[in-house]
Amino acid sequence: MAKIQPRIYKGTRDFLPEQMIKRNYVINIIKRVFEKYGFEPLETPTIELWETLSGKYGEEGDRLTYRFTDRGDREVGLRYDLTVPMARVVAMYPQIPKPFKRYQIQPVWRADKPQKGRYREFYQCDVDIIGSASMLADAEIVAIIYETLQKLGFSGFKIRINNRKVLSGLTEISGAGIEKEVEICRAIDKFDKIGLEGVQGELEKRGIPADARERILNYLEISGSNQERLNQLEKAFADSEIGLEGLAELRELFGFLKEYEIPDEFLLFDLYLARGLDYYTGPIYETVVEEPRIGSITGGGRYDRLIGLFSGQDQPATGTTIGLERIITVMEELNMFPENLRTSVQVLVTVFDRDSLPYSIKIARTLRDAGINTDLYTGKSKLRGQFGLANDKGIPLVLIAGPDEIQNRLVNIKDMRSGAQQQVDLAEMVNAVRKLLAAEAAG
RNA sequence: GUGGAUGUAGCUCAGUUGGUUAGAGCACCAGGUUGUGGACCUGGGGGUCGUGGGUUCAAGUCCCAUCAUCCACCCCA
Repeated sequence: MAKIQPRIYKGTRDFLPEQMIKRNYVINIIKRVFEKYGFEPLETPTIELWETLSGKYGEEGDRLTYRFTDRGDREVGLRYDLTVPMARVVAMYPQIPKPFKRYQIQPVWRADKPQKGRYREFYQCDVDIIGSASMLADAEIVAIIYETLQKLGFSGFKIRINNRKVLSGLTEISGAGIEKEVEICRAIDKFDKIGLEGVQGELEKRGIPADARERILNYLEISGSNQERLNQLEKAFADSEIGLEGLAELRELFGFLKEYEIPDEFLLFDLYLARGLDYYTGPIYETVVEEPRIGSITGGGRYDRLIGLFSGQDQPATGTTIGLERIITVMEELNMFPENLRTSVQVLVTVFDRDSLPYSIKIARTLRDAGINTDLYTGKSKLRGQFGLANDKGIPLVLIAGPDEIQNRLVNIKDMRSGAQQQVDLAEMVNAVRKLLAAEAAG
């Protein structure tokens, strides 16, 4: 048989056990927070009909969506995010009680060129509230972002918050024409990278007239605390109904966030935040970490008209994506994972020889019945090799039972970290192992 | 999709103006240690120098093409 070169499709990855353990660690923390806030799980198919996906993400999004025809010539695609499939679900099952709080952790696919922290297949963790127009729903989302990142051990991050209506207001009073809003947003969004002068240049390139440019830049330059900037914009937006509406929403949102007692230093009203997706209609949010510079680790906002595309009837909705891949990248770079996260195996039961095998099986069964993650050695190496395996995998405890122990109903427990070894009665084994594991976890 | 850089052992890399048989560290395997890992010592396996073509007496080294990877832009998690 001809050997096939083992290769992997660009932008995709295998997750070996050591990585999976880290990923599960992160996912479990995220899930716990989501459920603590009253969100319930949802999953949707990998493949959707093309009509479900197309036109929801803007022109660029369409281009980056994997698309093909099945054997019956039906146009289908791989999901590009979790929000649109969820909107389809909500429209299909109107009986779901509202407000509907769902979370969803699944891979999505983008036909993008891979880069650092950017893949063609990657996981997203979404939380959304459907059926509430209240800013309280948005506050819940921001609060969940804050708590999730805290629980994961992040300390240096900022949740940037803006409102699409404020950007509409900005466009309106600039006099550039409301149809230029997307162009203006794109230009503004680049501020972080290119600075105010760069934004000026971008606006010019995108055909925004000089007087409109000047007005936009004027407002962008407004400085001060979150409150002060909201106040100043309120005056400037006197002639823009939509702009004022957006500011009022932000005021209410920040008011709620005060009740959640999220420290001010984590929240930033940021006029420069625009976000690319077309479907946002109200508050929008995004989280950035100070280092390493990797782009945003969460992103979301309110999208009150998306569900209407499927049901014919608009349904207020808001939510965020927590970017699992980037979070893991950052946590790895900042060494934020606990030390003893290399394996889920807690004990390796060695096998001395063929005659001692029944005794080893008995030991393993006893430990497993006690709920301890136990590997029983099934290979052909001598003790030396078995210890090597435990060492390579980072298994904390190794149990040894040879002829001497068997005769006296004893077992040897070796703590691989300290190198210390103790001999205990078989009846005491589970307790002794638990004790050592607890000490391990604490240390 | 556009622009730039880089490809030598499983990994990180060295390799002189082109000149014998391409090296190191780590990792791996075996032994020292027939009841015990990590440290140490000894030995060992492993490379069509990304691939294809060209120049040359001679190419890891120079040229062309191609593929792959990385970086930036675009967009985004």
